Amino acid sequence: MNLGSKKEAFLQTSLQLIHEKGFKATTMRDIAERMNFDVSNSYNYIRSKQDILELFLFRTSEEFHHAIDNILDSNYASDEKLKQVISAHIQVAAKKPLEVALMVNEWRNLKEPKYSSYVELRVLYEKKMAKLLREGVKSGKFKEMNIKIATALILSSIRWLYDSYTDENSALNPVELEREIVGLVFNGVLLKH
Amino acid sequence: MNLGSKKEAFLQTSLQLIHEKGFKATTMRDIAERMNFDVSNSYNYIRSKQDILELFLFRTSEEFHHAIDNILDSNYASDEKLKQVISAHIQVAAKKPLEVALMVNEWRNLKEPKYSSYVELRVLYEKKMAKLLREGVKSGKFKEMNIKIATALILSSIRWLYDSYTDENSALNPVELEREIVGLVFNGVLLKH
DNA sequence: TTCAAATATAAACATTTGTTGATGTAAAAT
DNA sequence: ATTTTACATCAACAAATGTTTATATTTGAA
Repeated sequence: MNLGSKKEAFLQTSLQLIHEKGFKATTMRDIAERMNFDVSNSYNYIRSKQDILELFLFRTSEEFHHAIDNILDSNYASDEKLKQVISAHIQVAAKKPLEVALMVNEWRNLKEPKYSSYVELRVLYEKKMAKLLREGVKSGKFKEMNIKIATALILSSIRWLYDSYTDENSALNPVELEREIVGLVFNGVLLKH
Repeated sequence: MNLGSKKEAFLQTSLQLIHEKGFKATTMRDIAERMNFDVSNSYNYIRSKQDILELFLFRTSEEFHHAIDNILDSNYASDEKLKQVISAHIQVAAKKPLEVALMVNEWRNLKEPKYSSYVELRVLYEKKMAKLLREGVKSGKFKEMNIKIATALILSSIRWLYDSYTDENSALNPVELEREIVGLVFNGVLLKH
C-alpha cells in the first residue's frame, strides 16, 4: 500500500511533458513512453487525463490563495502587503515553475464542472488583490486609480515569472527580481528629479 | 475569381471559434458546422488547419512590429515613445481583440518551421522594447533598472488588454485605459508626498 | 448562351486518442 | 506459505479528426 513514489514520478513526468507540448498535444502514450511502460499502466496511477490537469491546477491555486489570505489577514500596511504578495508570487514561481506555467497556459482545458470552479477561484483571487489595492488607496498609501485596471495590470505583470525558472538560461536572482519588480510596480519607470 | 467575401467569413468564424474553444479543441467540423456547410468545403478556402493559425498570427504580429518600428524611428523622447507603444497596444487590442487573444494563447500550437520563425519575431519584439527602455535610461528619462526584467514586466502587463474587448461586460474606455496604464507604468501605485 | 470559377456535398481514408478488460508477475504484508 | 498490493503487458474499442477524391450545383463573365 505505497502508491506514492511511482505515482509522483508519473505526475512529474506528465507535468514536464505538458509544459513542453501543451496539455492537448500531450498524449497518454507520450507520458507512458517517457516512463518506459505501456499506456494502460498509466491508469494504475490516475483515473483520467483530466485528473492530471485538475490535480496540479487546484493544488497550486490553493497555494496562491493560502499565501494571499495570510497576507491580507496580517497587520502590515497596504504597501507592505503588496510587496509580500509579489514576493509570494516569485517564491511559488521559483519553487514550482512547471505548476505555475500550467496555471497560466492550460487552465482553459479544464472541463465542466471543474472549469467553472476554477474560474471562480481566479475571479476570487482577483477580488482579493482588488481589495488590497482599494485599502491601499483608502489608507493613502496608494494613489487614486481605477482598481479594475490596476488589478489586471499588476496580476498580468507578474504572470511571466515562471519563465525565468523554466528557462535555464536566464536564472534570475530571486532577490534582484523582487527588488526590481517591487520598484517598478511601486514607482514605475520614470526618473523623478 | 472572387474568393474574398466567403473566405473572409470562414476565417472570421474560425477565429471566433478558436477563441471560444482553443485551437486544438476546435475541429474543422466545428467551423464548417457554424458556416452551415460540410467539412470538406472548408478546404476550398484554406489548405490546412494550421494555415488558419499561421495566417492570423503572422499578420497580427506584423501589425505590432510595424507600429513599434515607426515609434522607434520617430524623434520623440523615450518616455513619449513608451507611451505611444502602450497606446498602440491598446488600439490593436481594441480593433482586433480576437487576433490578439490568439497571439497570447495559441502561438504554441504552431508547427515547425513556422513555430521557430514566430518565436524569433517575439524575441525581436522584446529586443525592440528593451532598446526603447535602454535609451530611456541613457537619456535620463527612465531610472536605472534591470532591462530584461523591466521588458518582461511591461510587455506582460499589457498582455491582458484583449480581455477588456472580448468580454462585452467590461468595455473599458480606451482613453481611460491608456491614462491609467501609462500612469501605472510611469509612476507606479505609490502616492508620493 | 457558354464556360470557367466559386461553392457545395458525399464518401471514405488513415491515424490518433483516451480508456477498458483480462491477465500476468514481483514484492510485501499477513 | 499464502494472500494482497503494486506494477506491468497485450489486445482491442469506439470515437474523433484532418484531409483527399470525385462529383455536383450555382453564378458571374465572355
